[in-house]
Amino acid sequence: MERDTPQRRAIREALTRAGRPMSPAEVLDAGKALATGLGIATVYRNLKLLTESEWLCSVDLPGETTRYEVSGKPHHHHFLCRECDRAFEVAEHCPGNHRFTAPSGFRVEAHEVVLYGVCAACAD
Amino acid sequence: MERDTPQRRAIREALTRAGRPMSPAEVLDAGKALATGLGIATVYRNLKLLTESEWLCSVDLPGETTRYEVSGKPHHHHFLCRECDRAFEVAEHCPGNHRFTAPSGFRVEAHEVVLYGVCAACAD
DNA sequence: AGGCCGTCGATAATTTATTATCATATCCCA
DNA sequence: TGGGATATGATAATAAATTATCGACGGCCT
Repeated sequence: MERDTPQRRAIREALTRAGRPMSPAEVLDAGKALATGLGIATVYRNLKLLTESEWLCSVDLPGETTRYEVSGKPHHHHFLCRECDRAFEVAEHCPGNHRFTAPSGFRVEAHEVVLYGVCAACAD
Repeated sequence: MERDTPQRRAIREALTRAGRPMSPAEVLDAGKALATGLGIATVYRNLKLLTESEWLCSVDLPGETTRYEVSGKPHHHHFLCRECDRAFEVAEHCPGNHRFTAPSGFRVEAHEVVLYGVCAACAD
């Protein structure tokens, strides 16, 4: 049975407040402000639990460590800032799978779009 | 100075023949048929050299190890088969960076599109 | 309030990808 | 063709992310 602990609350709060996909290290940093003494093992444990219970979902970006974001958002993609290395959600107008053509005989079932650039905070 | 060795030839030949991005392990497998005794260290060494000399370029896909493909191809994206885990090139009609909208203040400088599904060989 | 058992933090261990080491082999110019 | 610099293969070492371990703590049911 799952208990309600300050650490678990802090991790969920950090992810909710950020509103963007966070790496375990980012969750640790943000979570420490909400639960002093928070450890990285606890972060990993809870990210795993929260993902298994589908409260979180994992976000893989090319060449980056896995991030986690709160589940239930509508279809969207991600933006990675090359300055601060933070990921953001972009609710872009998406043409859908059928608009992406692949060679004949290939069946396209999903797609990912990743945008790269400079985020608002880093752009001066 | 760079020498011409059977191993290096085999690695280039394997990548050229495949015509798709290959992982170091894939290059090793394919290269062994062209140069018996080929070792993984040699594969890594040459992938690095060939990338530095821009004969190859690296391809990162979410959650996957880095692949390498022959340089010089026109703008394109990639398809990853969830059955055989092989990556393919897709010369898709691409709307360009300006068509991907990001939040105000964000500057989009590049993008990646990754398609997922089942390749022709795996689709029966 | 008592106590069970889930949870915590520190850290060791593991996993996977990649690079370094080193003795041996070989390419290529003189 | 001689020889030295470069390349190779086996394997050890490294790097980075994640998971396991373990003694102590503390939520929560009774």
